[in-house]
Amino acid sequence: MTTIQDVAKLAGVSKGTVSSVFSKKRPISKEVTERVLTIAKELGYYPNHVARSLAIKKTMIVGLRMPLSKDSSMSGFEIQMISGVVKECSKQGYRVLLDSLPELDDVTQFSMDPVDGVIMLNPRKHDSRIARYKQTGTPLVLVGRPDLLHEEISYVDNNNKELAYEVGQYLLETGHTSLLFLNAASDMTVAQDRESGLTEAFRQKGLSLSPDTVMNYSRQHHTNASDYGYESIIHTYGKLPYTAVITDTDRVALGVLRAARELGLDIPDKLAVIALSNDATLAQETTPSLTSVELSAEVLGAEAAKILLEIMQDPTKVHQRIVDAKLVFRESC
Amino acid sequence: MTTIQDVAKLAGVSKGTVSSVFSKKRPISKEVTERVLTIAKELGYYPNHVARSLAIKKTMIVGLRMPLSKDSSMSGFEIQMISGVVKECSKQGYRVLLDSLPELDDVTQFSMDPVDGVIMLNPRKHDSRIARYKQTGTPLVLVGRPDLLHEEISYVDNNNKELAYEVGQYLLETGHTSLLFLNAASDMTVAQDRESGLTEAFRQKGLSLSPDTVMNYSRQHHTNASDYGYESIIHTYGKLPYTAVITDTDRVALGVLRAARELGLDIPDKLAVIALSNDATLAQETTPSLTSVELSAEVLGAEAAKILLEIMQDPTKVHQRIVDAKLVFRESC
DNA sequence: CTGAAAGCGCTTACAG
DNA sequence: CTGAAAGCGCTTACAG
Repeated sequence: MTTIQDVAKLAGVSKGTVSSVFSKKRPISKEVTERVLTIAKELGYYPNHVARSLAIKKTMIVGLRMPLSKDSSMSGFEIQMISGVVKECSKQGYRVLLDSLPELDDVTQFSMDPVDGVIMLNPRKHDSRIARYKQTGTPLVLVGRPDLLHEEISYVDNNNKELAYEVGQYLLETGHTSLLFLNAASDMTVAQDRESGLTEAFRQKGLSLSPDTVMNYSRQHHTNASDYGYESIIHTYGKLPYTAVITDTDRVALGVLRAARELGLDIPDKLAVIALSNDATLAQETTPSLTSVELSAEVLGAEAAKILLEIMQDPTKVHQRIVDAKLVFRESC
Repeated sequence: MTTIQDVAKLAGVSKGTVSSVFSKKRPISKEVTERVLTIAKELGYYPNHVARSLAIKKTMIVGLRMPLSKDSSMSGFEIQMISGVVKECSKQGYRVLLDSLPELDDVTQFSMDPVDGVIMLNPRKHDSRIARYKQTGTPLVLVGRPDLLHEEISYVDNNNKELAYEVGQYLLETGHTSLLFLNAASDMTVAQDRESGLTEAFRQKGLSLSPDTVMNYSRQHHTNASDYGYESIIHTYGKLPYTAVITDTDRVALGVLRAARELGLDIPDKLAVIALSNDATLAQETTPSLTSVELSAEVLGAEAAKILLEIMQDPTKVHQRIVDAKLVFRESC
């Protein structure tokens, strides 16, 4: 590998001069600049990023830590999140280091990563790494509802509760006093947030959300998201008096549409359908197109990145931002 | 930031000793080890990855370069690819640096990235970076058909031509001598590969693939993938005598299914449908479920990572591997 | 406009 | 088992 030293020697100048030619941090005469550049090209010299980082104590890299279960791939949400982070970072000249290495509790293994800041996905409660980042002064932004103990930590999250509330309110006002809610798996915080938002909407109308109209996705019972939607309708339609169904994702709604078609139910006349997220960005591609919440995991990621980059400028700042996902009305309701 | 020096001083040992305690590269007495670890913990010391990388000339990071168009997000394919790369790398203790910074033709800006090797997505022809990587001796693996000039470069790709050939052969043998091919955009190499594979299948049966039965996706003419499928059927059914349709992706097939439903065409009896890729992993969630090629972008990514990690061990190696995607038969044909 | 030298925080022969 | 010192390839005051 050719180094700055090699170039300096051949060009008959000092390392500092070569450095300046590349960094442009101090003016170098045109003549010398050209000579250095020519030699550099001849030698195939490119500045060493690592050495530079050590010297200036900056890497221009943002770390993105995410749990990667060994078998499962990334979810649509995670993926869009990443996309948002990457876009925003590259816009500001930063790169993204994907870090899904298994967590090592062995302190010996934890190193100060080559990053200027970190975005953490789905932090577990009492995650030991959060404390470590604080300790080392590494700027940190969480995506998702943070541990309650860390009030002083920056994070972004969706307004899940409010969204469910809004959807509930809309349906109630348009006369759908009885509905079916195909929620996410019960152990997800987002499922809880949504149920409580929906419950609130009912309460405000002097009604109550019947527990047997709220289902939860379960890996054991459903082969895939679409089937979850399909089966749920097939098994309950006629038995429960709902006129609208709220689904966890667009995929679930795909199954609901299928069941409706099979049962000859016109959508939205006989059955209104609203998806609480649009993971696979199918909402526009179904027939009829789907009213859905555009969760914009991507916006969430971009927002997290923006906040992180701000914090990196001024580490005393703490930003806690709720990203308003928006309900987009389409043909299904 | 506390450094190895701080720890050494307080523990009353040399930097080398502290280093050894953490790296375990040479034996340190139990007593000293404990003392150092205690001090390190007290001080919140974690080894600096950048400094370490400079010293050992390794970063344990793999670079993943991909073109990121400014507005568009990552495609399903890219995403699955990334997922595959990340999984394989983390399995072997490597991290992944996502690099979607705009390409700078300015040599001044190109730096030796903090990576031990690079995976490059969708390399353009005559990509100047390929030459640079060669020049600097950075191990490189391409995903996608490489520039013909670089025969000595490692890469992975799908057997796109063969897949199309297989699909064509299957349809011809089951009596579908006339079909509609909703191919990808014409400027993509994959579109060319597929068309040539399909053409070959026809030729072998003594038939020829009529040009007007091959369509290409176009951003200008189609609002989205599903519509591309829908419109194409609506506009051509009855005019062209096809009994089967081959689509670029599962999304396109979604539109085809919709059109078929509208036209009252039974699938697969009146119309067989096969998707050449399953980007959004919808194939199982449609009705009827979709016969599709499981492109396994994820396998492609994992394979690329494996090869890269091998090459990094022995830079003289060159691996060129074709990942066989497989045709999965479901209800739509 | 340019050079000499110290420094960034580690690792690693070499010596003991 | 441990230390002193050189080295990894840059950057950056300081001096001129």
